[in-house]
Amino acid sequence: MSRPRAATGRSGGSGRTGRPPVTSRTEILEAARLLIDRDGWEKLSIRRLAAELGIGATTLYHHFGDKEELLIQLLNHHIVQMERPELPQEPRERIVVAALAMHDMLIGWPWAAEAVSVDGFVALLDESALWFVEEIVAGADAYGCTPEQSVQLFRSVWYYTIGEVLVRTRTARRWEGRERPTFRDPLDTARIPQLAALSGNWGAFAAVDHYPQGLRVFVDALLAASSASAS
Amino acid sequence: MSRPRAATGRSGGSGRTGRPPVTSRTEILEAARLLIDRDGWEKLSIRRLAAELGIGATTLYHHFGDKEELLIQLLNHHIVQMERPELPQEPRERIVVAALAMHDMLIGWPWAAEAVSVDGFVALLDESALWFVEEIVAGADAYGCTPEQSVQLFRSVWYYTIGEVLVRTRTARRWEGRERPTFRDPLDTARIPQLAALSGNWGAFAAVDHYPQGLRVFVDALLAASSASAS
DNA sequence: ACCTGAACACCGTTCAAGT
DNA sequence: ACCTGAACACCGTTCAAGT
Repeated sequence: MSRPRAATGRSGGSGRTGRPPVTSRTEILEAARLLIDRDGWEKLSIRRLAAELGIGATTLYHHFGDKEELLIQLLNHHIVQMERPELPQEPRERIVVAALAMHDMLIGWPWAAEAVSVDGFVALLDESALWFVEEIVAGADAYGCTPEQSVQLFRSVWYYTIGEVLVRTRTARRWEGRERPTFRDPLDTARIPQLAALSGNWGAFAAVDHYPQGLRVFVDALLAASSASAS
Repeated sequence: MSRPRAATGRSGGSGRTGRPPVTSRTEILEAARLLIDRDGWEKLSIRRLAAELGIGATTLYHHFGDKEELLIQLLNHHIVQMERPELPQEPRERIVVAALAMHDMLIGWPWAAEAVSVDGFVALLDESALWFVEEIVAGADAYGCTPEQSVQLFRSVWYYTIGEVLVRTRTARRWEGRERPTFRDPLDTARIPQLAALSGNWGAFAAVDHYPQGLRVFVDALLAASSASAS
């Protein structure tokens, strides 16, 4: 894999640099994306990425403090290119649609879910990447929530969403190939009667994508709880 | 799929084995727990655990197929020793209390959260470790949910819970030492007005443990949605 | 100034051998 | 039968050099 380093970036049309320019931040992020799309995101490592670019692994540390920072930059870089959905005016629907968009993005970019499943991630993202947070908070505000209620609404929706995404992507990664296990049977009908009765159907129920329904129920209820406490 | 063979176990008080017994499954799990409590769970590795026990790393593969299986066994081993909370009769409260217990357990055992954040984890746990799943489903059933509604209720609560736990423990791990970042200021009041207005308070709001409130709101609403669709 | 190889300190897992 | 060291195929990160 001794790729020669990619020559000039897409420099406008003006003068050439005398010697091959250093690998740019953009080139690195594009290469990372390529690597992820080709080999899967769990294959993205500093060393592999460097090899892909034909540079030394250590050189990457001139552009990013550590791997986590690379992931954050990658997310910022690609989130702005994402198509923003048309958002309805009605506050409740606005929140739901923004959350669904956020969810879809995370399902498509499991690496982003890992980078961002940490409190305070909002402080790490570029402003242009924060539009879905903004929209959800704005929806809550428009509905009549206090600032604190709006933040707590966002956090609740966020935990539900990131939990669903992390479980889903890990489920897919584990049991690649192997079939998903069902219950160890027979279950003890005396100790866990409900689960014993359900055991045959659990798998089928769990295969249903119930995220959107749960989201709507949750958002509705969080908004209702806010206005209840206001009165 | 070489099932781990059962080792000697703790021989009662009867005859000694001639030579030191092989390391038993129980000894391994206790040592793992010790290691986690002493050095933190991210320090638990097959190699370290083997070193702790004074045996070769490869020997552990006689007891566990892989590291994930070790984590599952560890969870099964310790969850049965957990004190089960007194659960109220009333279905709604029963669900909430069981979920809170589940949440507290996961907060205390972050390694368990990692092992269990995968669909189908219920199939991996011992029956005695499934009591909180059973109780939540039983509560939903007692309330009048259909089997499918009960499973979806559990899943929704589960995603919310595991999301909160994973974010919380990762937040703690990252920013050990360093202080948690606040927003990069000043935020653009034109593009993200809500966040700009909130930026000073976000950190304080996010520091509040809002999980129990969110949980109650969610459970209430999920139950209400079930009975609404039944009529 | 910019980039590097070599090294450090680890991983999980496999497998041909030893006792 | 049970256990092992050595090896494989990797990691992220640091740092004293090189050009």
